[in-house]
Amino acid sequence: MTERMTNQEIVKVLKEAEAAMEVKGANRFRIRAYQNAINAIETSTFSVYDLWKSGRVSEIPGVGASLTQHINDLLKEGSVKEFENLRKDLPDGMFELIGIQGIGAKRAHKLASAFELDDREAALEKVAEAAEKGKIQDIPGFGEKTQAQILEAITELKKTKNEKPRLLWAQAETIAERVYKYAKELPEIQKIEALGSYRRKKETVGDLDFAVATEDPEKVMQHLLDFPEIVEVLVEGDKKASVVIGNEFQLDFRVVSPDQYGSMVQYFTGSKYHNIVLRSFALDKGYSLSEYGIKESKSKKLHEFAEEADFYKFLDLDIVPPEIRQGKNEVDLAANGNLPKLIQLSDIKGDLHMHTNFSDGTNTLEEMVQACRDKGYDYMGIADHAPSVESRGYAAVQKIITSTRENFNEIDSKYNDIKVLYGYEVNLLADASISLPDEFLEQLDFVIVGLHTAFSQDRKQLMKRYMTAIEHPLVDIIAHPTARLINERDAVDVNWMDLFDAVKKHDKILEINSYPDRLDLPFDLVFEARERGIKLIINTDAHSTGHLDLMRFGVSVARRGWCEAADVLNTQSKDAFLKNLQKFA
DNA sequence: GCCGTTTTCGGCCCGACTGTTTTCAGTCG
Repeated sequence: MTERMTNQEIVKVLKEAEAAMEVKGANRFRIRAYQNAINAIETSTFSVYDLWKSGRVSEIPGVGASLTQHINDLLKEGSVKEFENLRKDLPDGMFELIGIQGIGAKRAHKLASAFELDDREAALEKVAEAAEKGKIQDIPGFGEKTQAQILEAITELKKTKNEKPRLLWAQAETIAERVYKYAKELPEIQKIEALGSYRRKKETVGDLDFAVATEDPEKVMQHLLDFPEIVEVLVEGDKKASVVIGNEFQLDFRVVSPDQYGSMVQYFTGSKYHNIVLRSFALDKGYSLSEYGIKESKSKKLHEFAEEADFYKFLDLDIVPPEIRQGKNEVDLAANGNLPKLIQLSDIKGDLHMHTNFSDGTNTLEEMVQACRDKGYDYMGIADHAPSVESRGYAAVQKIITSTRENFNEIDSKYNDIKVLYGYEVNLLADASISLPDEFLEQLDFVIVGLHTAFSQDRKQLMKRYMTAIEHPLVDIIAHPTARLINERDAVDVNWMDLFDAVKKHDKILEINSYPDRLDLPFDLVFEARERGIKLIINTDAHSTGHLDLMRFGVSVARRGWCEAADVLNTQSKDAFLKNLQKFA
């Protein structure tokens, strides 16, 4: 058996096979099938390798018998014969060029053939050199402008290493707000909304897509292009424009008449895969969908929609919440009136992970309790980082716990509208032990454990650590389970299916952490955990009273994981909720 | 190559923009 391959590595192999097929003029639907599978793998936080090991590769949407076989060969033998044959007579260097802005498989092939780019390593450099010498414009199909663009794209690529910034959802929100504010200056802009992955509440947003309703597109487009933060205009037409703002972040605008705004909102919200499913569904009914409306296939009559809801209604569909427009089975469910009733922020009745100034929080216990009462919560739990026996000594820690216990009892009895629980967030140490002895854990109302160190251990040791927590009779909640920090630290390397099996068996609770750069569990793991009936809780991990507002981000993640209120413990009333904790069970 | 409440065969979303062309291919979303 070959070494474990990452999804990224598998995707690379599939992408190059797909590019080879494009160059060779393979059936375009076959190419599309590859693209679908590649996207499914790229957007999954599941390890394809893990799925393969448990014989579940074909469960990946878009992966059928043939691709299952290829992936099997790849993971078993390290290569796929069919792919090798496909690319045998193609210059290797072309694969290095794909992905440069404006270069797809065909242009990459033309370039690589023209300049005999057999060496991958040197390919990029050679093309840049050719562009500088003005040799690219001589290739048929290329011209002066394309040549200049390629040179610029390569220069840019070297600078940024192809890492286009994906902003945290919360960061994208601040940009959207600034655009809204600017748009308000022009009365001709009747409506404007940020759509795409932003409206679907994806945890990171690669660009912001705005639909704009107006009767005066020319004036509006000019106004939008005058947005002061713009540093570069990429595309500029009368219906559409793409621009780049100061932090290299891209904005797309689509301008449309108010009559057609609803269709544009639907189209631009996506996801691409939801729209493909929706359009297939409509085709069966004799309709063709586009951003301009719903066209009757026979008569070509176009129905227009000012409101998105009417667009779905016309197709006899319940309106699908943006968060689950994922191209799964949401369209079928919408047709049958079976869409999940997704959890809402107003369903939340408590929060069990917050810090005070006892550890690294900024507010006092009393202040946190007041803030939770202001939110109307029925229960709350403080989970400060546990005091260390190593540094303080055993007796001192016992003293702290005794006096803290008294404080909690006092404040809990002071208010009869909220239950205040005393817990700690304890560390799951590198040696697979827990950072606080059992006799201390026993004195708490609840126990959260989390990984805070040694994230890059091998999966065997990581799993050993997690099993310590999962099998521990005093542990209630596993905090931020993947320990990822978005854009900073990858999720730890664990076989999530094995871990979920164990969590389910031992009836532990998994946290959905609402911190904008954690959002952990990630939504697709939430989806899987929920399907397995694993208990979930949405916590803020608040380090100040203001952080309690982060709850909405965690709720978004739960919604993207198709959670209803019943799937999340802290939507339950106080009495029902407490039964989920070891101490009150 | 994938997929299935009319189907295991026969379909497969739809359009904008650019650059290079004299009507369209390539790329992108």
